[in-house]
Amino acid sequence: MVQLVGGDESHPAPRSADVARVAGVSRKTVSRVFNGEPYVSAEVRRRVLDAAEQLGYRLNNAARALASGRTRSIGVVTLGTAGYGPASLLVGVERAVRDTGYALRVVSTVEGDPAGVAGAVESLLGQGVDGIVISEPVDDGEVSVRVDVPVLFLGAPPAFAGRRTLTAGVGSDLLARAATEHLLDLGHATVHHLAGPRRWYAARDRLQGWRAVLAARGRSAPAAIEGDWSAASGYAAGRGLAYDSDVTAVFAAGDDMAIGLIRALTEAGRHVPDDVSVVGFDDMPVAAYVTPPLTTVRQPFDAAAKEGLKLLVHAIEKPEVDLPPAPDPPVELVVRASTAPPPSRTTPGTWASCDPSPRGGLHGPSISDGGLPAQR
Amino acid sequence: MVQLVGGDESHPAPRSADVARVAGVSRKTVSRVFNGEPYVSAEVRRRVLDAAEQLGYRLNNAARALASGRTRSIGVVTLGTAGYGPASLLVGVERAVRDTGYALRVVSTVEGDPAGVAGAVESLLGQGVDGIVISEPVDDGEVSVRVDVPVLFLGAPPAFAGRRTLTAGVGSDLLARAATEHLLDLGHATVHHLAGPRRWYAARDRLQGWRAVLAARGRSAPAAIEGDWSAASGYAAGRGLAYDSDVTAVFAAGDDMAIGLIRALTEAGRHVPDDVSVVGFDDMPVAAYVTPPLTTVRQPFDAAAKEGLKLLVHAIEKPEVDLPPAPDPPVELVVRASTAPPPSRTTPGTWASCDPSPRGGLHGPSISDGGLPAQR
DNA sequence: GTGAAAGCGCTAACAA
DNA sequence: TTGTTAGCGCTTTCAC
Repeated sequence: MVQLVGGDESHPAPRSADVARVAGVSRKTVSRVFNGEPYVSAEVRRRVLDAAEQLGYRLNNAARALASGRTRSIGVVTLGTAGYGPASLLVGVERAVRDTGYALRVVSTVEGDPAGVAGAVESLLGQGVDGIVISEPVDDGEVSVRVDVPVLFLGAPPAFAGRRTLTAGVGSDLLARAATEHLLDLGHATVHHLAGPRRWYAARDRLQGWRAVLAARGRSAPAAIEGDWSAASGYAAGRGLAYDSDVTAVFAAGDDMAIGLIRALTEAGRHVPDDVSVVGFDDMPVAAYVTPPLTTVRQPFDAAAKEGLKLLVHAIEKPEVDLPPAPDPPVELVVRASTAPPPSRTTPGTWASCDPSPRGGLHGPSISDGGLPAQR
Repeated sequence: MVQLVGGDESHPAPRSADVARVAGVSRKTVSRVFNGEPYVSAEVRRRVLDAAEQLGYRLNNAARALASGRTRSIGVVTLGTAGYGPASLLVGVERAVRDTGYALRVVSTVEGDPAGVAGAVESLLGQGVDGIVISEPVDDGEVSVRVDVPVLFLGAPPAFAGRRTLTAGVGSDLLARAATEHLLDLGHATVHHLAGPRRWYAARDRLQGWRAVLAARGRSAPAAIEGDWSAASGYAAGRGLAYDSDVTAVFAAGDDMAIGLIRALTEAGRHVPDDVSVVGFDDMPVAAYVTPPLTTVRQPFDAAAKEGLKLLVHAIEKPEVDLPPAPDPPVELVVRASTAPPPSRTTPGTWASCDPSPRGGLHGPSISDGGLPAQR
């Protein structure tokens, strides 16, 4: 295991002056070495590095920030929930930030937090950051914050982009279109939508993508149902949907909701996918292993975080040069076994019967559902 | 939405001297007000606050840290995966840290990272933190880091506790015992274990708890199978276990693995829970909605984070006074529908047959699995 | 290539 | 209850 050796209480931590003395150079030269500045001879550089190593020297970040005016850290405002989406984005951001050489400060907001995003941003500003990432922004109503660093909205429509305001999306709109089109292509007359909370821009985006496809194909758009991303809310929605035999296809804005939805449908005797097809959103790791394996669109969290951070760091370091917005990452629809063509009109399957014949393999599941006796 | 008003580029950010001038007091008094120190008259305090408000003053954290030697931030080393466990712990830590008034710095390690935990700790130390939280520590082999701040291990055995090293667990050992006992109480002859990677202390803890119960009851302990927390690894393990008809009960060290395991068993025609009972670990949100709803032990992430942070902050602020270790949080076993008594010896159910009779309701599921035609 | 001097904005210790 | 004086450890600017 990692041994944590307590620092020698006796001696204070070495400073750059100590290193300079040992190496026989000036403090400025030590500074040059540690900042990778040019104009230091290889010989001197080595001496400095050796001295630092020997002394166990570590640059004092506070002093550096104070003197240079740059904190070399980026702050992220995230949702204080362990939901798969926000958590994955946070992980992506962490990795991306680390690659840029910046440190990461995190503040989370809880749903219904009075201070909200504005409070979180203030807090970050107080801590000292060179840039801010707002992950999965939520509409908090009108609040205004004075900010003097660039801000990246991750998972918000590009409409947010402004002077020092950047966006990088996961392309929710496009992904939602792909999901809806998949269902329509399978032959469903229309697609119902189980949306996320309307306060979330991500939820609005998906809703809009779904609606756009329906409109483009001249299909009627049923009223969307609003969930809260949780499996429980999907379950609740499913109980309502199950008794409407017009419902043959549902696009859920999140995998958790999709799983809850499927459970409710199944309990009500509506078989997925034979009676109702369900598409999820996220492609969380369990999606391939639930019953039936879930057809879903994968969210490119890492790509979005990486692209977004590239933009942000650029805005921090070269504010004068504008960079084009990040390109939308490729759409990945993962077709598994929760979607199928609609039941034929002539045999409206309402209640389950026991029929061990395997079901038709029109769809191409990534994971076969093996020797399971099928129900219809 | 949150309006981000750009700072007036013209004027530099106000400093405490500006506030002091406007309020007609000294800089030290401003400092006093912002640090909540006593000995400031209400009248003066108000003047200072007003002046600060008017000027849009914000304390400069770097200067403060430099002058005081305290950064007022805590660093956390977390796993760079969006797994439900680590993510939940991180969220818990964030909340707990925020409640203490400290800021949070985050560094993640990826499995197989050469620098590993030691590198992450170094990085945090370089950034400047008053304390460190190591979430879900993994055995990295022998590495040693010089640390001069207290360190909290979250999710590690108390054996780690040392001079300035604290631990707060989620009581994995106890939880694992509860899971195993539940299965034994149901009448199973023994319980198989699908463990997490042996490098994880959390995995070892659970393994040990499982083994201890088996030993205490004089049952034979089958060899544990090692997974990697993923549903995929659970699935792989399940394919192996499915054809061993002695296996009637499995305790999986994580819900994801349990779900993968159940899928493999089901595909192989082994019904859960009639043929095989499965207990998971974590109680992730979807656990109640998969098929069958998963019996699992809930991990008290938030409680552990909160307790742990209390300890850590205490160690930072009052290093001289020792605090007793955090009490183990209560064990919560959530019994749903994935566990049942073992199949009776006389009718060894090996292959699925179609039998729509409902299965016995011995167990008390939180969520009934409704009108589903049962398979055995 | 290298070094000297002058702060960065705040708090600590002491004085008043 | 309030103010004064020194730094905290680094980077900057400019000189050599």
